[in-house]
Amino acid sequence: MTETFNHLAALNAEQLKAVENTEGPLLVLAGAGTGKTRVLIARLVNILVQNKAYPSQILAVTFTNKAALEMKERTAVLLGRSLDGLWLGTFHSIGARILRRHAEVLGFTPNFTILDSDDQERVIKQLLQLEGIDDKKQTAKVFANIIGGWKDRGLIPEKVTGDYLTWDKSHQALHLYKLYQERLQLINAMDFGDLLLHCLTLFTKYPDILQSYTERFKYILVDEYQDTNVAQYLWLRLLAQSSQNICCVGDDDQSIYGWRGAEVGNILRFEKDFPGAKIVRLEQNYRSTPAILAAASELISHNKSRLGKTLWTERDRGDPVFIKSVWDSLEEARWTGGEIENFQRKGTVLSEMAILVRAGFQTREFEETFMSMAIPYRIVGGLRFYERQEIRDALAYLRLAAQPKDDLAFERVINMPRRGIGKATVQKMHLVARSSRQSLFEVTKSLVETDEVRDKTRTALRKFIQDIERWHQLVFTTPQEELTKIILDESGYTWMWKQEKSADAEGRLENLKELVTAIAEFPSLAEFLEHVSLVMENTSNASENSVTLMTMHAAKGLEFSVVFLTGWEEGIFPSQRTLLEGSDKEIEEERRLAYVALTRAKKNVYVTFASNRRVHGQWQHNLPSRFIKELPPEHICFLDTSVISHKIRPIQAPIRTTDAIPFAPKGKYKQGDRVFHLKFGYGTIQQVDHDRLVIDFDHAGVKKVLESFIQLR
DNA sequence: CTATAATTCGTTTTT
DNA sequence: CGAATTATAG
Repeated sequence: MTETFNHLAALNAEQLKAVENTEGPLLVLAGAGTGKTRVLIARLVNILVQNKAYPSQILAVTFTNKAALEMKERTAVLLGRSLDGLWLGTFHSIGARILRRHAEVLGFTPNFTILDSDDQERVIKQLLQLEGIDDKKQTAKVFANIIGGWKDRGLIPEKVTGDYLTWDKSHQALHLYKLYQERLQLINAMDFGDLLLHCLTLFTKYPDILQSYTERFKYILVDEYQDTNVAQYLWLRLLAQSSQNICCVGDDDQSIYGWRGAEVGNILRFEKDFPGAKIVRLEQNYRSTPAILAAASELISHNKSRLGKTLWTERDRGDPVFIKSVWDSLEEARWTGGEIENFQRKGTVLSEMAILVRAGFQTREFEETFMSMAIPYRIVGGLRFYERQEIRDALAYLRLAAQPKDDLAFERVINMPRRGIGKATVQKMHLVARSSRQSLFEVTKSLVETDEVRDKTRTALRKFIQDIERWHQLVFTTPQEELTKIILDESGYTWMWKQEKSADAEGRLENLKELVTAIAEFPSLAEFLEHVSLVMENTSNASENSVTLMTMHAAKGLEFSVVFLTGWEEGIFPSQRTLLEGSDKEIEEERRLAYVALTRAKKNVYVTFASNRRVHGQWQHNLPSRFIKELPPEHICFLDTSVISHKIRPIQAPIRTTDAIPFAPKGKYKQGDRVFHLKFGYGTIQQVDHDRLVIDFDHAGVKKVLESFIQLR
């Protein structure tokens, strides 16, 4: 075998072991920055070039679409031949793929709808009303979480027993779970949890179906194994039971999604679950300086439940981890901003710097401060594209056109835009729908033939029904992007946003246009809908030159030259909730989060803590985080202002509009100019009208402002 | 049915 | 403090 592929080139001894041990169960413990993805891809390529399996005989699962995409692309480049037939995707997308093939067996049709958490809650809310449960404390969200938790553990309602029913509302929750599942089946829908849970049911109830998959998949690869929940673990175990060629890559120290059902236990127990398993440890780190690694290692060593690794690197020592104490969150933001400017002056680009926070609300202070300091930033996280109201509404219309029986979609848009159909009418329709076991659409259709509703409502309903029927006809005859335009237009949805003069209305219309563009790229409406419910990502803010602001969770898997870790205070990080109700287990997860955060940095880490911070509008005094005390003294350096003040710029008074910005000569602006505004940040000029400018701000949307408040960039 | 006032309640969120 | 429900008046 002299065929040379460069997939094995430049791998270290341990990485090579992980790649070449193709037979039997293998756990690759890959510390942060040890080339985990590289190994996974090399392994995949290796199996293929050695002709151990066809692409179609390999199953590779990831947690995110991003990871799946990266793997697909990099593998294709290395391999230089077709990956057709390879099953590479997220747990959920592969689950959906399997379930669509066998939907009938489980009492669904192959075109079942995939519900997101929003739809899920809506269904539960309806059930709560139906059951007459009106407990202020036990909201639909709470029940959704409980049910979701059971699903994460691979528990169908029948299996929820004993230990899970100790809590006083648990029987009520179980009852709801049953109703919920019945309801979902009735409307031919599955939630994210079901995509795995129903697979488990399918595999255990129909061994022949399972067998078809176990025979097919000779090799299984799993990324981020520390994040698998019980259902995913059971799913993998079933699929791997005959071949035993399962390779799981993960890092127990980076398990930070326990609250979402992930079980660190899965990775800790691997050897027991898969007898004869080999374990390979990747410990050479290619990302961070020794000082950062030492800090991270020492911190994580305070955790009891871990397999243990010792990260090392060949890089030079580097700076210690700097720790800065500040008076309050405002000073924290200003100081951080100042340091960012210092780094920028020394040549570090903004895109190589990040601020990682524990919770989303902490970014606000930074946003405001950075705007006034004219530091460009971008926020990662927040609303995803398909989570925006206008997108969800538009999708509901499309779902309705594809499947008029989609009750959730029906209800979502029946009064959007306003058609004069209110709660009472919808309630009435629900009542009939339940007793006659019909969909809302069908019920409404017959309802408009009676005198049950007022004339005005009846006319509105009739129009709505006719619209849906007409769109439904068009689904198979009209290109989907055409259809989308027609629907958005005829339903009055676009019109509705055009009427609205709020600041974000224009942005919403933009998003709708983007949706139409996206739809055009799919072969059919159905395929688009599948994609959107499982895959659709944030509209990627192109990696322009700006500082990144995000949660530590969102930072997993990323790296930056300089990382600012802010808000390291008891009650913030670790969070109040963890401190109050958490046991050691939860504190350990927070500590792993700290570990993840520290190991994002290549060169420098700055940890800050504020003595005072406003939480829920109330000023709160906080103590430094315990995690600061857990860092090794020899690798940290306290930036006490009295000692190194000569290095740090004094904190500036807030810049006032009038004295900070030199007034620009009138009429120097034209359309397309990049400008900066104190309050709204960066933007592009759209229109010029004497001294008034219409500017599309990167973060604040379209605003009309006076020329004199603007700076040219 | 809809627009406004009052109130509640606050982590993290790969799908 | 501020968003996001929910109660109330129009």
